[in-house]
Amino acid sequence: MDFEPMGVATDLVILTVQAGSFEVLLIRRGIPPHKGRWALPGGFVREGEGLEAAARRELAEETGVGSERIHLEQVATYGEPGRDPRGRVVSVAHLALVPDLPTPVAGSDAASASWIPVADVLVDPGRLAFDHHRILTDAVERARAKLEYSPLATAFCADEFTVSELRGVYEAVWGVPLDPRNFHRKATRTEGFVEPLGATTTRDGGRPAQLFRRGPAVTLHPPLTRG
Amino acid sequence: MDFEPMGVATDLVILTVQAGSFEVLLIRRGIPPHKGRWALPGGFVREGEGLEAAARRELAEETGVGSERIHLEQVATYGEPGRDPRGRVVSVAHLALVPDLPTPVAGSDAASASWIPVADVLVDPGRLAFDHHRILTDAVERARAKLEYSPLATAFCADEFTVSELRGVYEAVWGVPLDPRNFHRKATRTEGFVEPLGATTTRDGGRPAQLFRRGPAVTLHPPLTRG
DNA sequence: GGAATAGTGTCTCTAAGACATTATTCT
DNA sequence: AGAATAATGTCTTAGAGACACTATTCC
Repeated sequence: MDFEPMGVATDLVILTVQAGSFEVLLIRRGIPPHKGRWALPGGFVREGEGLEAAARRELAEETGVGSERIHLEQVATYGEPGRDPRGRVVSVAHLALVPDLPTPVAGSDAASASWIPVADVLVDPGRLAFDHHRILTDAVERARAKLEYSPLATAFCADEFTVSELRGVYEAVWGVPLDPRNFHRKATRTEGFVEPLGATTTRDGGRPAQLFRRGPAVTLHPPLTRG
Repeated sequence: MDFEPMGVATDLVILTVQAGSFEVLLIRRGIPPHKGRWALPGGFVREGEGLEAAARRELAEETGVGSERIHLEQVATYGEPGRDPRGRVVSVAHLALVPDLPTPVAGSDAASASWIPVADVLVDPGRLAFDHHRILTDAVERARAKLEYSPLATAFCADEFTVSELRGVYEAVWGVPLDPRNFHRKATRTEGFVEPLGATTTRDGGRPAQLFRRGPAVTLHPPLTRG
């Protein structure tokens, strides 16, 4: 066997929705290269460690949350020669969707982490180190597309949520307002999307809202549509 | 920098539709490991070579066709420790969609290549070497899904094609019969999917059929639906 | 004419989108 | 009472699916 040895890393696009804002977790790099610039959290895959395992390890380190219940999926792999000045490094990008975390972000090693509005980062291609702007762009598009035909929006919600909280996720991620009446019909009548719990809450003010949890569906039939 | 060096390879899922049959290009391995078993074509990424460039190189080697006009996209990356007995190898899987090739498959180095019906391979998880059955499953599902919302089915057709040839692609890939009348309406009335050329052909027998070429659309609105 | 394939038209029903109205809480 | 939010209902229209019919070739 005759191959060129390369470094294999994972980078994480960790997304959340907080108070109606669609945000991504970025770190300010504490070491070269690109020291002091914003970047996606990530790191090298270790010996004997699988790709998803590496991503989950990084995710737990960054969010301080046991990542078992967090949605994590692979997005794509970036491996242009020259993308990392340290040498030939191939990075497997992952997308993580987390609910509004009760815990603030734990300070990770030699770097400070912050939630930044996705829209602010997307409009400024020079803001992120490496090819991370491209990775973020691809991951965000994946997330936006998946909200249409999968029940993935619930991954941004707590275990129990109301229809308007769910709608708020769609509005934040897609950046468009949705009709509350039509959305309610879609969400509650699409087979397996959400399941009523019987209980209600008034945490959003006004008339008490029914609480739901995510249903068993893997895909939504028919899908929701973006503006 | 402190990383575990790994081999980075690409594996190719090359799909075509020939005479109504949905087929994948497999090679019989001429060297260990898994010598003599069926596998996806692939190889290591070279120094200074990008991931897509490596995939295009392999594609050209296997199909004997200049791959510029062939649809190629990344599917996912597979990197479980132990997936390759030779050592730690991470493989970036790609999906290629090729028209019914005039050229038969050129014999590649120390291995014989054949077009095999996808359905035959999918039902037999033990048929392929390494984790290639999993890779094939994922790639085929990607292809099937993309036919719904993208004009990708045209990648299986020649430059000029008829509506029934296009329908044949859908039927072969999805494995379901489609109503010719409804399909014709959908294909010709979906903005940017296909463009009429004015010419006709009788190569399929019966009344002459209009010839089309692929249109400029990137996504189909509204999408086609599987059974 | 008969077989084969291409293409158009019609009907029904589902569901999206626009929008009105009623219900239940809090201040 | 008034504000705020939740939930249900109605109307119109686009489009999918089922299916009948006409058109143009080859034999």
